[in-house]
Amino acid sequence: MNTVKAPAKTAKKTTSSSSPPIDDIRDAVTKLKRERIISTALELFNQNGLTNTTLDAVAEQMNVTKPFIYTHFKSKNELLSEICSRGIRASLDVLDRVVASKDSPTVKLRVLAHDFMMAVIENQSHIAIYTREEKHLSPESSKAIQKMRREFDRKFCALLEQGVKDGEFQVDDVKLTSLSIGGLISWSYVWYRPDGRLSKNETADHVAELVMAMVKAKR
Amino acid sequence: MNTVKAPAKTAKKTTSSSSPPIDDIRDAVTKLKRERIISTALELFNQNGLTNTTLDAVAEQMNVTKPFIYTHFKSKNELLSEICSRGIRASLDVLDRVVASKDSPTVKLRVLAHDFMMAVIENQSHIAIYTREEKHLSPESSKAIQKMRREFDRKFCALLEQGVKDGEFQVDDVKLTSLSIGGLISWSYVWYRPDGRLSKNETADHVAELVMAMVKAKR
DNA sequence: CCTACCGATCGGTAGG
DNA sequence: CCTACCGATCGGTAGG
Repeated sequence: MNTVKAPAKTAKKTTSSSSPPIDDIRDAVTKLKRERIISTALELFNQNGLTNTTLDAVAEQMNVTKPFIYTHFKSKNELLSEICSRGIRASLDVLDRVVASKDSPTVKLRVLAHDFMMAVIENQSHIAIYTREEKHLSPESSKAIQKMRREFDRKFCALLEQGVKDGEFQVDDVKLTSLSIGGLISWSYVWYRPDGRLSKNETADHVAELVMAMVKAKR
Repeated sequence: MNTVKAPAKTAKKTTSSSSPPIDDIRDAVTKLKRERIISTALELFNQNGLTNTTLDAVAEQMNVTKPFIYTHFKSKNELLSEICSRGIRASLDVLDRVVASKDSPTVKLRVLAHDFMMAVIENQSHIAIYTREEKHLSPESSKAIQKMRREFDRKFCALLEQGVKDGEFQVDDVKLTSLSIGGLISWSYVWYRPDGRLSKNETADHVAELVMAMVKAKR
């Protein structure tokens, strides 16, 4: 009955610039499966810790078996790596967007503090897992993520420097202040509760206000 | 040759209020051994992570064998528990000392921020291990430590409340501010380097200054 | 996409 | 305080 025969499994790369619909579907399905695995692992790693979570448990939660996971990830480690890098990537994306804007340092910092806080809240599990399981990452993943973190720090420091230069901020030690602000926000993965007293936005607003006070921003 | 015979091993508890010197020595030796085990485990757990550290490795580092450790701790878990609670205990002790003083809220907060920061630096490995390995604690240890943390939060909030009430601080949301300050300082275990640019004291002074700005303390 | 399995690791203990 | 060992767990794979 099938008039459209699926291409051989090895023919993954299409040579034409526009893929036929059948490949779109296949890719979408593959991606969907990958995402399901990631979100299930995210939940269990966060709840019970990496080493207390077996891949059998992840599979069971999805009503599949372990080898299914191995068709999409080559190791437990690769799964961990994907989860961790997404958390850091989200924060770095926020910073890049802010830095690219044409606003004053004061506005940039307020937006950054707010949106970075939102990113941590949205990626609470990713950040928790990365913080706890960094020692379990492969050296390569660990280094790649460290690199993103250093990039974050560098760009963040530059933003503070600019604010000081423009006379908008008053800061004793830019490096220490940037680490402190970063820590204040990062640590929120520990205490923020989605069902808590304050909404995400209210929390982010308050936090942004605290950050502005830390750099003694002009009103 | 020995005229003083050591008492039987089961006679650990002395009935008189003053122990004979022989027991002092025995206790001191036992304690010394325990401390050596703890500090070795602290170093290795911190360096490689809990599950990447075997008790055989801890023993090897001390030039003993694994059963030696089991004469002083009944499980790997108890060792972890001891390490984690010490880290939190140190912070709570600082807070209790500050709260007991007769100073104004402003002075109390400055001293607290400084000394809490010092405590985190001095117990950097303990805090790192606790943060990473909390899921590996037994439910009882975990609860006992959580209790200390809640006590810390409660007392810290009370201090901020007092400062607001006395008109020394200006704070939008006491709870969120206390969590933010706590996080800023706790997170420093991630970035502080003992051989870095700033000494412990300089770092603690700067951090205290940032904290005072967060509550808009009067000069 | 599953059944069935291997093989290494390691916390903990027996017995001395 | 050691030698020697058990026994459970679990990441990963063969083969279909």
